Amino acid sequence: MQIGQVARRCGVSVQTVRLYERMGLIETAQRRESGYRDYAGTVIARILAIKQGQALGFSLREMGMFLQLSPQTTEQALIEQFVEQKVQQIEQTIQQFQRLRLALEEFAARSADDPRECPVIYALAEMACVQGVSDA
Amino acid sequence: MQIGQVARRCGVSVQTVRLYERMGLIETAQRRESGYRDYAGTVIARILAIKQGQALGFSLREMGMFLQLSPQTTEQALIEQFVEQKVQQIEQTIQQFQRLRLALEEFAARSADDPRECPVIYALAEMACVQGVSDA
DNA sequence: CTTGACTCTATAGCATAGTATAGGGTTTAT
DNA sequence: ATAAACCCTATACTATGCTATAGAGTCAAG
Repeated sequence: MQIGQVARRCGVSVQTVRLYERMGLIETAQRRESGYRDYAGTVIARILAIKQGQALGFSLREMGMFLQLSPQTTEQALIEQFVEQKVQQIEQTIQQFQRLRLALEEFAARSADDPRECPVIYALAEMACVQGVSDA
Repeated sequence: MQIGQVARRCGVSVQTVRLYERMGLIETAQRRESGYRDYAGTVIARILAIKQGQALGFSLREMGMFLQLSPQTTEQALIEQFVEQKVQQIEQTIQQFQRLRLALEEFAARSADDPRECPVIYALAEMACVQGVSDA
């Protein structure tokens, strides 16, 4: 498969595919005599996996590290632990968002004659200040 | 307050404070005759709010936009809508993480003699491919 | 056998969010 | 009055993940 076809099927640019290859995130493509890259179909799933991983907040570097692991290694548990940690991080984030939403609703209830700043900033400041500022 | 004190109290570098000022994210500080910046205490909450916002995935540009809004504007609803959207995004993300965790557990159950790649990649590929690849 | 669509390498540039450095002036304490 | 700790500007550099461009070669259809 030519690089353009791979790119189209993955919804990325050809430069991105070349970049991923240079970074060792996907296999080094076979070459024709012309020098054209010739990819196996399996590369598609790989790139989509990378994109999916990115969407979940993994960096390309992290994806690269995952790729170097095999199911045989003892790192299996380590990976799960890592993902578990990410899950918890994101669960915490969603809690904070819910707090933010709450603060916004509270703010909305009294905003008519309140000269304070933008509710988002105000809410975030409150959230931060709860644990934030101490040393005077 | 001098810039160094502000920085220490917010847990950021003085360069960061200057950067935020240049970007219009915080007030333009008063200056002494010496040229030293002299901040009002309110800047602390502002910076902490920005940091909190970043932790929730807002960019500095977005924080800047929030700062330009006031509670009097009709944009109030718009902001809440925006935050609501972010909440939904993140709820979706957490669902995907849960899928990932599930896939990893499934994988763990049969990994002993399975020659497939790293479970994370494998799981992500499956997640992506479900809706992904179509055109042959 | 030429045209258009594709490919190649190499290099440079963009946005984001900073960090680092150079070369200078200021404040405070001793 | 001098050293330490602070501040100033300006510029350049970092990392991440791309995108754009130049200048060249390749491939398939008509």
